[in-house]
Amino acid sequence: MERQVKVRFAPSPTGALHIGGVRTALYNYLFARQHNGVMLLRIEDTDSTRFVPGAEEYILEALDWLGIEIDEGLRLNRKAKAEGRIEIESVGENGSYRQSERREIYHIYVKQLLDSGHAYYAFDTPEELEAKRKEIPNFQYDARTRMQMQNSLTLGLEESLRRIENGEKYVVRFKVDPDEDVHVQDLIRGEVVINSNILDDKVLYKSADDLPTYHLANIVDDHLMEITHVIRGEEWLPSAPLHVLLYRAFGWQDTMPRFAHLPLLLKPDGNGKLSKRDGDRLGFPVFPLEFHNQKDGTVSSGYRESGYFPEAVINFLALLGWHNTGDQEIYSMDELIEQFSLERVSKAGAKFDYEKGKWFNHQYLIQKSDEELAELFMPVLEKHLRDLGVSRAIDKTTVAKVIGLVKDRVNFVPELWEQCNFFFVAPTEYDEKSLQKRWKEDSPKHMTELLALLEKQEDWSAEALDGLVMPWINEKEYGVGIVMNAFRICLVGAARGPHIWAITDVLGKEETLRRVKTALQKI
RNA sequence: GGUGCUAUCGUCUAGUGGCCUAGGACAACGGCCUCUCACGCCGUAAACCCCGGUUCGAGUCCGGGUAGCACUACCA
Repeated sequence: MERQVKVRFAPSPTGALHIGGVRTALYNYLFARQHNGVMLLRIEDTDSTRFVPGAEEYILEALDWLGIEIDEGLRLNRKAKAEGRIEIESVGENGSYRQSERREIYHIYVKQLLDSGHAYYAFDTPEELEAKRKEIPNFQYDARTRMQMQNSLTLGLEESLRRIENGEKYVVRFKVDPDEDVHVQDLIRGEVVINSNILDDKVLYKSADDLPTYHLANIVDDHLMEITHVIRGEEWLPSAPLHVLLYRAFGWQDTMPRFAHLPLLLKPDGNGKLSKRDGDRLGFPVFPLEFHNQKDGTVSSGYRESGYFPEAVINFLALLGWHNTGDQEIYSMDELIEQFSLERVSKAGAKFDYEKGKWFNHQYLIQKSDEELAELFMPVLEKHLRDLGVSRAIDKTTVAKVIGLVKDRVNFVPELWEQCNFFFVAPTEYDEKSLQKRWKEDSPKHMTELLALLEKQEDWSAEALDGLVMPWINEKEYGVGIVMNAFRICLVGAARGPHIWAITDVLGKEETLRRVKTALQKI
């Protein structure tokens, strides 16, 4: 029987959600939606020492911002969200979706493995193992070495249980049989074969914190939660054979999920996996949202705070490792859901190209209406004006109009300020380079004459002004470029900006004349 | 060191034996447009890791090198 597709995203709450993790979540989501399946979110907090407060909320909020919806497990409560609160809810029939709250379940399965002889107790302390690794190069806890260690295989079950009774700390290790080729079928890479000799007897459970390790918890939960496809990063490929062995030891091979190991996101320069540090070093975010780490006090920048649109981040990330046939680059979430396929995920790692990310954002920005952008830009604009001590009510229609004139020059909403500040604030100084190049000896004379001409002008429309000024320039033979550029410097403070009549239109007669007068005095 | 994965312009990639004198996009550079700066448009430069084999024919299939990456924890 064909089971309903069910995938999971299972992050650890050890800090902000890395952009690579976001892509993993995205691919899982696209796959689930395409197959009318279920997207589950589970928190893998089996390492109590690495827990970071707030990380769970962060992960859920980030996915919510990006439009990656969760069907089962942990997610943001919509009603609370609408009211501006962050509240986590748990949806589904599989008990808790936090592994730290599933201890009793893991106990049952650890015992099952112990009873069936697939696992054993081990008492070697971390220090002893550390010493062993120093002493013997390439030491590995496996079939070759386990009979020389402190465990229930060498000590006997009775003695082992006695030690446990006495409160001695122990772990449970998986007993890997040697000399066997383990086959893993990967949806992206095909068949991968690894000999069990290179696998070690992985720790499945640690009594110190009464928690399983990733490997055990992961397999048990995926089985219990009826996961059909495990889509995760390539760093898990080497341990996939171990997972196959675990499914087999439990007798679950018939419902074992299909695996797909995603290529890694690499550093933009040099080599290696993209890391948190690269963001700081190269000056771009590696996290979706800004994160204030309560544990170490660090603050990491986020895509949202940098002015990115969630759909741009999604589009950018989707194409980092996946590409359809053909040349299409702009994809909506719906298009991605329709066209995504694991078969077309590339096998090689992708270097993270931040410049291209900016371009994606630009594409989405110019697609948005001026009104929509004005809505987003208003707070930015108001803050800048406040900082400059300007307390003037700004008309949103004007803002939208101005944005329409300059939006194709920017990648991000906050950048609009540099492109349009002169519409709202008169220049207080004049760009030296522009002055050198465009402010000629005759410019004061030209501006004085232009001022007189404009003062008499009633109709302030672009057409009227053009019809007035151009013939005058031509008649006097001043040269269009010379007059217009000087005029522009008066209004803008530099040789840049949209068409001059678009500027005078927004400024209005009074402000235009005032700026020319000011320039005449100051330059 | 061991094991595994991977390999097309600087980067993301298209390419599934003849459509490839290898296509698109970002970035770079040049030109056009123009009152400026941008946008836009047009163009330039830029790649099949190496060596063998299979084949009439290989970027595409096979083998071997090489390089890069990942893993090698009582982390995930």
